[in-house]
Amino acid sequence: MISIGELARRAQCTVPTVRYYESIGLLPKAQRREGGHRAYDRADLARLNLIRRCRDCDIPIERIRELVSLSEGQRLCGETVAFFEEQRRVIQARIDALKELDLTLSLHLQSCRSNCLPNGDPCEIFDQLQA
Amino acid sequence: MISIGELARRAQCTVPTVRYYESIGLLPKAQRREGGHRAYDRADLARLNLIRRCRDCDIPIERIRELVSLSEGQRLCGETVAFFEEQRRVIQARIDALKELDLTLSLHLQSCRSNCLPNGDPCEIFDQLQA
DNA sequence: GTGCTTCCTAAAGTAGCTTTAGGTTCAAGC
DNA sequence: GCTTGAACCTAAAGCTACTTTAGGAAGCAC
Repeated sequence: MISIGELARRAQCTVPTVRYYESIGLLPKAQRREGGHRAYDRADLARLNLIRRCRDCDIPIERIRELVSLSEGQRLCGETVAFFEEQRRVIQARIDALKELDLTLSLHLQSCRSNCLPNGDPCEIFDQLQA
Repeated sequence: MISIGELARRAQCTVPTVRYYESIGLLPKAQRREGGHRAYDRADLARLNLIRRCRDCDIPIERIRELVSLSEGQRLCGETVAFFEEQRRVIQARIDALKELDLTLSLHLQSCRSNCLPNGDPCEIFDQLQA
């Protein structure tokens, strides 16, 4: 059995985050030592690892709840693969949106480079943004 | 002078969002009609447009505060361009992170495709995620 | 004057944590 | 046995950028 600090260290997250997951029921209620400190075993670490890996992939908590029950059920490939493929689509959509934003910003910058004059001339980026 | 609904429609945001911006001081306190309804002019629309364009580019509100004061000051190209270039760096970093996540997910999916057996075999994705 | 839409305020809810405040437990060193 | 410092505890508030809810009031068409 390991402490909450050790658990957090191994799963690469903070102690308050572990307590938070317990409070929302994403982790089961931890066992306690005599003094009241939480104590964890290998299974707890495995589950927290699963959660953190998913959060690193920006999978929302409610989705992870579904995944955790998948992982504790029959672990069917079909459902699991569908889950991750859906998540990839979400990420891809986000990448596309960000690329568009980047393009927009680069166009604004171009308008300054091509239209603004060197010395203290009011920058034209704003004229585009306020229209 | 136009109503808050009309303003929101033109700037492509919701009415509560406009009131929210006023409440945090990003928009100045609106003028009022006799009955108490807010009334806006062209300058208000320009400012809201500036704010929304930036939010569409995911620039945080506190950064937009700086930008608004830039836009109301001398509008120096140097400062303005630096502002937007910094923002592009932030967006680029986010794109890079998402691409890495996508790669991670695709590797997990590969492990299923290459290791899992067809019929009801427990999916191996979880073994990776829980390690 | 009777609806219907738009508007008003204030407060609470959202995600996913982090931070704060005020206290208890544990382990090491003397 | 005692002290000290780190790690732990709880509950509540704070964070971003809004959205939602509740309970009314104003404005406009018919």
